[in-house]
Amino acid sequence: MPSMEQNGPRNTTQTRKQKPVLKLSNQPRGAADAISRREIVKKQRESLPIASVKERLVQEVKDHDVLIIVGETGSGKTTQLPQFLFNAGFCPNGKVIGITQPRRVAAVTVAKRVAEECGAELGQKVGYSIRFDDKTSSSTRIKYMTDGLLLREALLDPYLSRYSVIIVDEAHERTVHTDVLLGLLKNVQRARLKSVIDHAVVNNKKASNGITKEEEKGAELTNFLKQCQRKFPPLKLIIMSASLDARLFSEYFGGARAVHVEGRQHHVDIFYTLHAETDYVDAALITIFQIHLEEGPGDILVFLTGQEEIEGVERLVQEQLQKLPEESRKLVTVPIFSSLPSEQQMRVFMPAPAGHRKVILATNIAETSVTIPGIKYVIDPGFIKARSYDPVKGMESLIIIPTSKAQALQRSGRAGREGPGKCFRLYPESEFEKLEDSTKPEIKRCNLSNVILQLKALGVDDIIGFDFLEKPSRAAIQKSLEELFLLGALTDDCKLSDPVGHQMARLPLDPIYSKALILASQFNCLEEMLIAVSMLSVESIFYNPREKSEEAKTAKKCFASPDGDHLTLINVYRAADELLQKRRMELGIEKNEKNIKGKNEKILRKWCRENFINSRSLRHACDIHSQIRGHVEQMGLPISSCGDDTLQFRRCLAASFFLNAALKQPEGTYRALASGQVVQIHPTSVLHQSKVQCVIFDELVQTSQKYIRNTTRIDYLWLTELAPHYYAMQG
DNA sequence: GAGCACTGC
Repeated sequence: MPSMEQNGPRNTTQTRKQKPVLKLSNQPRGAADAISRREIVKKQRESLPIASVKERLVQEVKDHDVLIIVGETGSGKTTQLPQFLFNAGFCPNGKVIGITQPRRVAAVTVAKRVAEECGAELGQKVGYSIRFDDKTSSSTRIKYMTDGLLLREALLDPYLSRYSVIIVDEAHERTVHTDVLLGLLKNVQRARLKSVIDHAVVNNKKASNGITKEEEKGAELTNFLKQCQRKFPPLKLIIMSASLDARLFSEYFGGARAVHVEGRQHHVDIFYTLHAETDYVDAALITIFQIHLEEGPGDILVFLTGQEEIEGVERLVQEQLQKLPEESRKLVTVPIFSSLPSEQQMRVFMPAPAGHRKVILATNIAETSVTIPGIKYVIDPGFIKARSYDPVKGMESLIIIPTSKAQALQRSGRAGREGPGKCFRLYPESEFEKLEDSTKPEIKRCNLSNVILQLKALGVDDIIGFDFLEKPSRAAIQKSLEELFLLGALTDDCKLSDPVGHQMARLPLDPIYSKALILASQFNCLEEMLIAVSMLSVESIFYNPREKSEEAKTAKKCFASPDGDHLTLINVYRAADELLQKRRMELGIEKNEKNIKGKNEKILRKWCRENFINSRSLRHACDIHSQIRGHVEQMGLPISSCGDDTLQFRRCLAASFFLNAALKQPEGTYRALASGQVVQIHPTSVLHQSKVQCVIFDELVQTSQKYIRNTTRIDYLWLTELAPHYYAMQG
């Protein structure tokens, strides 16, 4: 979100001296701005579509324990409803209204906005809580958070007793977390209601044993019920969705009441092609130039499937541009996808040079995660790259599939945020009708090991019988149960094992990484394993731009370990750590902590740039590292290092990743031992073409081929020695 | 010698 500051003049050479002067001269105007801003905020709030149905909505929540709200974009439901409920007294006795979001940025930005609207400091009445960043206090009553975080909270407080209301926002996105949360909340609601009734029955019995008169008994019961409800009120549940189909949610909650709140979007004209296109990249290119040459001003947003496609289109646009007359060349291309370094991602927010039109070439990052201002035209070829999971092969694949209707609507909506817009769908209207209504929920296309471990830890023993909004396939559930059993997290009768299963559930990691950590304390290499799993838990650490591919390769060689990628990643982490340690020594003790942090951040970013390392990923890995280290310390696992004896570390990898082992075959390919598939070591691995006999790998992904990624050399014999329960069984 | 959308604990 561009702040007001950014609109002001920018002067990078500004000296320290100048700053206070600027600040002083701004102060009187700043105060006036604050007042007028408050007025503007108030007016904006009152003009939101949801404002006109405030009383009705509050009444609906009072009348129903579950309410489905279908609110179109721009209705104001996310920011306003929690405030309505707070003002209507839904936070008795310090209880909290919790609002979950699938994404971190959304939780943060909405909380900031609502705090401003309330005239409260962030973290007081209104706050947010996301992983690594908690801005709440004991006085927080409206709390925005990620859905994953609420799931974690449920592990510590199964009744979610702090909350009087929970609002699940963006439920139509159907992330794994949202789906699991809905099932959990349904149970919590039932359990809380039951606890109130149980208390009442017990009390009633007590009362009957006494000699009190019937009326007194009645009065006592009512009184007790009131007390119970004050201590433990029933949980109000609100599901908010942007999808037009509320039926699924309503039916899931036993025919729950659904209401519709109007949105406010500008009109977007939709155009289709007459015939199906054979090459959507080519069609997109033609459409870009049609808009550029024939339509009025306004930026263009093109949805493509991946980095390669984006880079390809970017080159083609540049080529075509050269063929145009000078005056028509005022077009700039800006790519955006998740693995792009943040500085380059920021380019989408910068306005095009005067008189120029901006073409943003984006993945579905621009569908929900990033909102780009100034878009008037959307080009939607109708495809998306999606992850799918084959439970039988235990393999993920990335495939290009058509979007759903809901996604197509979401994409076209991006053209109507600031004014009327146009959306060009590069397929015939008849094709639109054939699209699925909504995207297949993630829970039906992912590995369930983590979900199952969580549910087990929450006391749900019968996973197949769990009341999922939409049930994953039995095969997928069985596969993950089997994996958890083989990792030692489950007992023979499918209960969480003690202590291993409980420890694994406590760690916010993939189960296999958690297992590796637990074993590492026995192999005396927990320090190394903490770094390895932190680095494996983030997006690619190495950044490899096409135009500097050779340089990037050379840079990576400095960190490469002949033993494999895990040790290579550890080398990167330690090199960065040493850099910061050295800095700390140089600086000594400086008064201003914040200052040091900022400087270190800058130095680290520079180092990352020089070494072709994605600084965002590295930062993320550091955060995970310190969080996990804390958990591990609390569990009392001894943290020690194997030093230069990497044999211990590799043996530990073999003991924990034994399900992911691959053996070299005569013709040079590898055979994954668990599934028998023929695979290859990914070209980005340091062991690519190294001809080692046996490796363990982090993941098996099918793209153009079946690849194993992040591999480490092990001795084949270690498998039968360290995982006899699996390899002896296999014969 | 390939290329990987996006979230999240």
